Amino acid sequence: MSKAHHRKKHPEAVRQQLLEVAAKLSLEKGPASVTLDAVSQAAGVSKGGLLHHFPNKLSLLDGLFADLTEKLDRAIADRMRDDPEPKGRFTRAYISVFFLPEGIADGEKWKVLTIALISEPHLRERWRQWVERYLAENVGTDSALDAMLVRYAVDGLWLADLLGSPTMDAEARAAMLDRLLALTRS
Amino acid sequence: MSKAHHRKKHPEAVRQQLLEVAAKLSLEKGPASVTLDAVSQAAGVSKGGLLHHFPNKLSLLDGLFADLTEKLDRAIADRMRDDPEPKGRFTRAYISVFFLPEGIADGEKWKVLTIALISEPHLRERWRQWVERYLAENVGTDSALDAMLVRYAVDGLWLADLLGSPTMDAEARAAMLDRLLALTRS
DNA sequence: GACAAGAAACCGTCCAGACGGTATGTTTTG
DNA sequence: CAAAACATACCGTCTGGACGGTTTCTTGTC
Repeated sequence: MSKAHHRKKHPEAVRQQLLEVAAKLSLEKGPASVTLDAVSQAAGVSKGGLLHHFPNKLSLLDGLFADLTEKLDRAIADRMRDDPEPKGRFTRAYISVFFLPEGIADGEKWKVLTIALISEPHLRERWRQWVERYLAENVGTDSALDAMLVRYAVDGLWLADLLGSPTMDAEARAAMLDRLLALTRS
Repeated sequence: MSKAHHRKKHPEAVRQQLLEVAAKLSLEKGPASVTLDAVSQAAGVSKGGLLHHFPNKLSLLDGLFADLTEKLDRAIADRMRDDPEPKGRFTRAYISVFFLPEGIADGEKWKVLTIALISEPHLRERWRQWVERYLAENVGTDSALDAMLVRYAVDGLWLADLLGSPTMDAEARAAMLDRLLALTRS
């Protein structure tokens, strides 16, 4: 009988740990490596323990999705609150969160969302709804053609970074940032 | 004993069929559903037959990657040949191939490339090299800030389409196309 | 504050099916 | 007939998940 059985119980911490491990695994070794065995072991919990928090694998992925989008919502809301100019406000927050390396704590983890999103057809619908909500909330201030273009470009940058495509140097990134921000006001 | 064993042999056709089925499966049911059993069965070939053409699973994915990028190369080369203006030529070909629905035959299949790319860490390196080569070949004509921005935006559009995010209507798409093309000349 | 008692948080084992791959046959083609 | 193009049978491993047990936490009662 292992010691783990007798340790102090911190259900919330364990749950969080499981999600973080799942994210890390997916990012580093591909989504196929996210197995119940691998996740539970890397999190220092038995498989039974994992299945206690998430009754099946899908609910683990759902939990990951919910966890990430929740933090994402907060990060975007923070940026929008500090932006006095209405026009393009959401788009600038979008840039700030996704393009800047320090835009969000542990940016690496967000890549996982994309990976999981693309791999799991089931999660695509959730993502669609998430995007739709933001678009609807900010129609008027952020529905200009150039605003859309900027957000798509940020997505593209994001994807390039995710795939490890040759990235820009710091100077080019700074210039790109200026250009993107300028386009949100045009 | 099945009929398939006795049919006329068209190795090249079977090979192509296997690749197409693998692509279709990955797109429709996620990359996890691309198994040797599923692919061979859907292609009307036994697993042994599949393994004759592709000695292991990785080589099947490699074959898919090679097949897709090859067609991609041709499509881009075609577009570039018909474009008289040097500046931004590659970027316009890029737009034409990836943004226009009729840009490439069976555009659906290209989504698979992205999915496989993201799912299989092994293929990311190949993709990196592919991108790097094109960037190096077209440095000078397509390395302007706005050209990069346009290509990233196209990638973003591509990703949105892949994820099934709410898409633009025909009118907005046309306006977006004009804007993108204009930016390649600025 | 003691204490029973149920709920919550785990653990370890087992299993059926799926998966990638091998080994060996059979048929067709050149 | 040799080699290519298939098919069939089978194996070891991994995976998701079910299950029953054990320990800790919480809550109500006195």
